[in-house]
Amino acid sequence: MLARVSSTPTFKRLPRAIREQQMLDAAVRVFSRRGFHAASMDEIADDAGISKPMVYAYLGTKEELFVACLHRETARMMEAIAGAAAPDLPADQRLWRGLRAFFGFVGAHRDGWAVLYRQARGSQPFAGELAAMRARLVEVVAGMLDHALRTEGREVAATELEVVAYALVGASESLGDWLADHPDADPEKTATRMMNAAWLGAGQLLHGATWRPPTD
Amino acid sequence: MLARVSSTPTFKRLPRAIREQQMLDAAVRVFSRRGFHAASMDEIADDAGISKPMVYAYLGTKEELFVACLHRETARMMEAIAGAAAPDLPADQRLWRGLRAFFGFVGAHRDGWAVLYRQARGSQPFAGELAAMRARLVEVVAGMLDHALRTEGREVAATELEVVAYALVGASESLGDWLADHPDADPEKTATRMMNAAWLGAGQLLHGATWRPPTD
DNA sequence: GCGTAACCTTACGCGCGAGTAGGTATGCTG
DNA sequence: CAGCATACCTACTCGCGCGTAAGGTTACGC
Repeated sequence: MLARVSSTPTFKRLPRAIREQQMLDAAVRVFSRRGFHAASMDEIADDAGISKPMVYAYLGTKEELFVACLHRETARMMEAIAGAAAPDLPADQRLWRGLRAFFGFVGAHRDGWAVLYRQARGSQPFAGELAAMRARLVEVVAGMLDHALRTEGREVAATELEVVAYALVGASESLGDWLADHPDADPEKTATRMMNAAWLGAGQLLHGATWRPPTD
Repeated sequence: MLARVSSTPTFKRLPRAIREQQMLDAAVRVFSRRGFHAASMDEIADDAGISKPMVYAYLGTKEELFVACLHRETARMMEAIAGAAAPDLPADQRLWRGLRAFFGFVGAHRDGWAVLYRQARGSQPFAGELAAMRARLVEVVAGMLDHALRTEGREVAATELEVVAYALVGASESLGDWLADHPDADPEKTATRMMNAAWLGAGQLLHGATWRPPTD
């Protein structure tokens, strides 16, 4: 029989939509700092300021909850990037804005990123989700490169393009990961650095320069 | 009172050193296909063809076992790379050989790589180990770049170098990860592609070319 | 003001898997 | 061939954490 005279407004009954978001927020926090398996539903519920059965009622089992987190964070990130890199801009502008949006997102949602990038990787059930997102990104980047090439009259095999795109995306992810661990680092600056390496490297490649392995 | 008339030679009593290696082999396999938490000590013991208490006796608790795997695989990989990229070679040679060794290692030890790269990332206790390895790699690469620069009379801030090195390592890791999932892909070819992107991009940077963000 | 639906709780069942107790067989040393 | 160490086993304990059953309370329509 607790005296519920607490003044915190977070105590009232809240509609489902809001509670779900709170739960997802809490889940992302807990998953990111504990990892999927080490995270307990009790802790998530506690962190969300609600009891466990509510979590089950609204968002289902632990796996389903994690997938829900993945989806939300993925959607947010893709939206941020897609919104920044408008298709009608010139290639370098698109790349630059995309990178800036990406690093901005990671800087602002460090734990969301940790869930996406670090946790989802290991376990089969979720790796697919992540891979799908990455595939979309790679596709976009490859398309961007391809477009840039065609307007200059050059053409490169699709596989080749894809690998370059993959390397770019991978490098960005790694740098994003680094950013997530360095709270004092500046997302904008990181984006600039990445852009430098990417654009210059890609530019060379696109203009037909190659490095040949020695015949040792 | 089983009739142990089996003819399999894997049934004899074996010295500790050998059993430990078998256990580590099994552990790497199981960890890589299940993930750390989903892997059970029973399955590892079973896969190693021995009973659980032996695993505990020789390699300790589950965490200790995982760390042992990490150490072995890390050591093998660093050894492969260091052995290939002799310090007295010219910079592009070192980079090329290092990359080739790296992708060769990943191609040949796909599940070892999966343990290192995918599992260790998420959970705090192990992330440190991984980070340490990556830090060594980054340091080496940064040193390589720095050396290349100095012999050409140029000089770049350490932070700047480190970020470039980090991007290179990250891109390689991502491509390695891609390689691990594509058994039909050729490590050598992947290494060549990575080298192209890396060397051309780095080359540009090192010669002072930069891309400047527009003032939008 | 009363039913009914949405919100929310406490308190449990129960399986799975880490880690251990205690004992057996085999080889090596004197 | 005693004695001791090393290799090896079966069979348990026990806690943790997912998921649920069963019930209480606030709001809202009528």
